[in-house]
Amino acid sequence: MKLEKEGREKSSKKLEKREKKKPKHSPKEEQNGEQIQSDEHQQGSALSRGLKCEAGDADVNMDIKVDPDKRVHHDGHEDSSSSENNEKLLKSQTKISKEHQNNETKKEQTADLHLKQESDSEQELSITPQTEMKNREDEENREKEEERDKHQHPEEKRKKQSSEQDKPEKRKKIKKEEEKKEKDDKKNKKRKKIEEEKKEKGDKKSNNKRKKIKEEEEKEKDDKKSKKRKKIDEEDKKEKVKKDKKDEKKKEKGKKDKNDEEGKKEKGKKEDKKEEESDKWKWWEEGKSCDAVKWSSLEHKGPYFAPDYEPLPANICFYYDGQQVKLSPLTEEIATFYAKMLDHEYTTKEVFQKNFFKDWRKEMTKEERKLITTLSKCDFTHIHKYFVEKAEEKKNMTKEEKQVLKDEAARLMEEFGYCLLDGHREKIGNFKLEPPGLFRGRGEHPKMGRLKKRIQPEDVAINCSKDSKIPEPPAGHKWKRVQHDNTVTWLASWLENIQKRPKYIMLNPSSKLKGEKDWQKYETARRLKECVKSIRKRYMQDWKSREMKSRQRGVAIYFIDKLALRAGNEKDDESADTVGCCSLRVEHIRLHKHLDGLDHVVEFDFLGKDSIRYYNKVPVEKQVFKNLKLFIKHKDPEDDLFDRISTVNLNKALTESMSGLTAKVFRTFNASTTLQDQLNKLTSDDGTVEEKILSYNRANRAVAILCNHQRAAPKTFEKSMQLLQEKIQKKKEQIEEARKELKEAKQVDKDTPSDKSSKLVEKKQKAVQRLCDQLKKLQLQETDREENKVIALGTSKLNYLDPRITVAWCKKHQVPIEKIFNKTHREKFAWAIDMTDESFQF
DNA sequence: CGCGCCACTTAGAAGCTGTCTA
DNA sequence: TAGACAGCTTCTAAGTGGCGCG
Repeated sequence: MKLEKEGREKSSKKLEKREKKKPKHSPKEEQNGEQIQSDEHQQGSALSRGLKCEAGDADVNMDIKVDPDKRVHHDGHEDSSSSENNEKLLKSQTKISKEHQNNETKKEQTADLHLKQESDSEQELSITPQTEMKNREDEENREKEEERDKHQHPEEKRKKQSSEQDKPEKRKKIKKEEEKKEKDDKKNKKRKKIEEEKKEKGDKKSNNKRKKIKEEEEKEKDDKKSKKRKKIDEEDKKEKVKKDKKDEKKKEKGKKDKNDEEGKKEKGKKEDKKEEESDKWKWWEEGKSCDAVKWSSLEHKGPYFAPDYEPLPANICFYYDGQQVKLSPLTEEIATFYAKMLDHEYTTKEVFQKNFFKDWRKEMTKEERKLITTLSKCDFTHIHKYFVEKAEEKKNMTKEEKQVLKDEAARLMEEFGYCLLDGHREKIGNFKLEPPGLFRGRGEHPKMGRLKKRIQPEDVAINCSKDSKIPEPPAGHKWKRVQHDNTVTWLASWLENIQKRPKYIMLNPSSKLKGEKDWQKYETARRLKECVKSIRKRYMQDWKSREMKSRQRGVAIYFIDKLALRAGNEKDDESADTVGCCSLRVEHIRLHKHLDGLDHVVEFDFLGKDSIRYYNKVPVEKQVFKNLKLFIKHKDPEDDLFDRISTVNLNKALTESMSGLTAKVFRTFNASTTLQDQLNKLTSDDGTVEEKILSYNRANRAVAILCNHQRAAPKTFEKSMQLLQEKIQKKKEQIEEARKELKEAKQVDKDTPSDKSSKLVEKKQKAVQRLCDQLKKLQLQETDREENKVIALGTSKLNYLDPRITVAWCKKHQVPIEKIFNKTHREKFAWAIDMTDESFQF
């Protein structure tokens, strides 16, 4: 009763916000709602690519979209290949749900206890079951731990070692002590900061903190620095020598014959690789550096500015109302942005047109503004045609011309693409500033079509070390500011004019700075693996809490854990209406007591990040179902489902359960766990490399489905699929033929046995075998491609799957790593490739 | 506590390129 | 030998989450 009342008295602030949102959003929300609903009726509520999906795509989507626990098909229709696949998925993923269920019984027992203790503070409650669990798990985990320790991040190791030396009973105390210490440290730091800030009023606040840290660091590192400088000099020399060597090699290569080249290319590549490897900085072999200080020296050339606008040739004109109009350069430039996009769907959207026209008019001269008042009277087609022709020309360039462009790009890369960080040459991720253009938001973005202005040096802040060569701004210009903040990783930043968000120039994922962080991320996920049981137990207890907030949090964490939903931060109205877990609204779920033979099914339907539609039907525990019913009681469709919680307090609760734990860790954890489980399950030792790769892709796909990573079906999908099928048919016919020939040869051999005839039989047999192998390969390719139609494997591979799982798998099953990781992957995951042996388990 | 700012990660689309095939 | 296409790279939007402040 009390809960219901609470439910009705929804926290006013969130509601107020929504109320404010309502008028602005209502037309759009209605639109979305309508579309989704009609989709459902017509297509059996297919998972479509947001609202972009065409009706024809729906079937396939339906088959692929499966609930990670017990994936339900929306209309019972499935094709054989994917159903088989889904079964496999299902099996693997029931593991998670089994754990949930196991806990369910335990939960019942502990729930009573929980309620009895309700008068106690929430904190204490949370600690008791947790430590209990820990005790039980300790024994089991210890062995695993030892094994895993080999692979651990030094930082993590350190943390662990300190906590592990103690007996479980003492943990609580020590934990508290640690917390105290941490708090004290923080307090002290804060005090110092405040004092310093008072001293140096003129300076910016954050800079003080950073300066302080830097100064301390610098003192410590004085010795190191001088060494480093020497090192840098040495390395520079080395680099030069190596570059020269490489150039020579390239020249040599060029001289040789084609055939010769083919053979030597491989060798050359290998040599290059070796060289690069020895070149590369194995930062992971060094100890972990300080968390707050990201570098001690940083030098770079600054960003590369977009080339100036080249006015259109005199014969290419813009027409207004049938009249030829010569535009001023800026107006013309903006017109070309629109003209270039003319055959894109964007330009048909009203919002896009409106935003574009408004911003365009702002930049026009007075006369232009007076003349050009209606977009529909503007004729960009001549300009459009010009660019199409230009693109065609570019395509038809000779090899030499193309080479010139390539060389130029390489030169740019060489000049601007690298920085010197702590004496090591590191690749920059995005050294080119974003050129001006029209903003292309994702989904129904209210700002689509707005003008993204050209970035001027005066907009750009530079970050580098004090004693480094400070990058030169373009002639006649100044930087917005130059700072020397070594607590951040960016080299340059500017404020983008549409959303007013900062943008940065940062390092490439292959760099130490990014790599170390990545490694740490996976270590955190592995730590979660250790305590996920107790966390699950805890949130299950929360489902029965007397406090609405705890119940909501319990259910939310359950969704995040089970469905790998994103946290769902609050968003402003000035972006597309997308949600994550905490921002789910009542309208995004539907409750079915029974559905397709299952009990307590929750139907999710919402737009997530990048306006990608999440559609899923999930059977949930009875208690969750009851809670959801409670949460939606007396609420409007556009009210928040979880009105009592936010990502901030959800994450706070998670961090209390495990240091460093936030909602997003669950995605990494669940993704990597799924991959590991699936690989263990799907890989057979006696398969061919191709079959193993298919298994890997299947495992990868299971993860992509879990994380809802989608892509638009390739435009030429149907066609290329048909082609492949024809090929398979042909191969089958060839096999038939070869078999006939084999039979004949056998007959001949039988009738008139001879050396020659028996050899012929052997030969024919081999031919049949070869063709069969080829057929198998093609068929594997077919399945793989079909299953990948709307699923994007790349995102999970790059961001969620601990690369060490893959490396270990490759080593164990003798699959060359190049078959799974392309060059970019190998560069990004160099640390994992180098350090992992085949015994690694996530 | 809630807000705004900031820094960093994650994401799909677009663009590009090298390879295969007719 | 062009042209189709798949896979890779580049681009930049859109998330997450920490921190400081009032």
